[in-house]
Amino acid sequence: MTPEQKNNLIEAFDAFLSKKHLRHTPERRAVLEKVVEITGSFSAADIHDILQAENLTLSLATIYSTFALIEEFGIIRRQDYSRRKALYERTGNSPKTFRATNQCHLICTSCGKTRIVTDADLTRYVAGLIFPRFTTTHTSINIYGICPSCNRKNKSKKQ
Amino acid sequence: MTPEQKNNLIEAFDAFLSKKHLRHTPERRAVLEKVVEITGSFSAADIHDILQAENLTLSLATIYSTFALIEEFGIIRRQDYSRRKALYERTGNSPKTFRATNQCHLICTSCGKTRIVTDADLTRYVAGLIFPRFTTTHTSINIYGICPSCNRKNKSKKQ
DNA sequence: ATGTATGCAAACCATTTGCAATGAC
DNA sequence: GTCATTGCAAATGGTTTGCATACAT
Repeated sequence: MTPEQKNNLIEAFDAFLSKKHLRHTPERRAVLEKVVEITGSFSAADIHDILQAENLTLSLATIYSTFALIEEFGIIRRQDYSRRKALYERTGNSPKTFRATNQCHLICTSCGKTRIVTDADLTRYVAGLIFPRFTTTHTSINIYGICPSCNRKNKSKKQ
Repeated sequence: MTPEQKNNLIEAFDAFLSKKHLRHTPERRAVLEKVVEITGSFSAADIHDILQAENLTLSLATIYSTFALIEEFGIIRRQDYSRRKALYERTGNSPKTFRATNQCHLICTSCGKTRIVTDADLTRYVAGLIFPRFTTTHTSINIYGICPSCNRKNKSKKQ
């Protein structure tokens, strides 16, 4: 994301808060900034740790409520593909591209790590699927298996 | 599933237990039968309730451990597409078709209900995807939105 | 001054685990 | 008789909730 896109997002989020008569707090600003900077998927704990490393400790409750706000704003989406914890991911660089993204995930069943990949054909195909009387909001394609790192570990174990 | 397929499965599971020197208990048999009869996805609580309605009360711990066994046997798969509870679904009518199935799910974000649908082209395409050094075991395509029933409810609310 | 946002601690709840009793072999 | 399996109850752990305090407006 370019610095300009980042600034636009921060301004747009400010406007979003104002429009909804919600307060502009340092906590909300801090979470938004980290969410905008991060690459790939992230959990509440991830953002908590990142902020803590900068000596800014927010409660997890605040982080969750801010995530909900940012999701409503329209640039992240909560993904529940592991029962253990919820992961969030950015769905575009502006609220306007929210609906356009249909992420595809590689999920390692050994270590739990996920990687977001894109396959234009697949995304287009899935976005085009229509089911009678079912109103699609978004899709998530999940590919489970063993990641390169765990594959290596398993190989060295066997030797 | 035909009665014949059902019997074949029960026999095959018996053989699976014997081969692994595991015990043939009434609990395991009961869970397997219900899992084989059920249509669509199911939770541990679902099977618990079904058995209880027949005056056979198993502990949830036993149901979970039997699910794990049946998953290893190869005819169900645990799906974690809701953070609240795990759903299992049959992946074929015999252990041999286990790998062939790559389910596609319609998930209602309003009521949580899921429906399994299949799209041959999509299944084939996704099964053909290859990622370097990532060993794919299975895939899950999830389509989120509002189901017909919830759509109707929303509509009548607005009137 | 007002009332929303935060942080703490407790609650939540499906699933897992430890352990004593049961029962398949 | 052995030892795997069951069932109970307690533990788990990410997320949510209730409430007192802090602070944006």
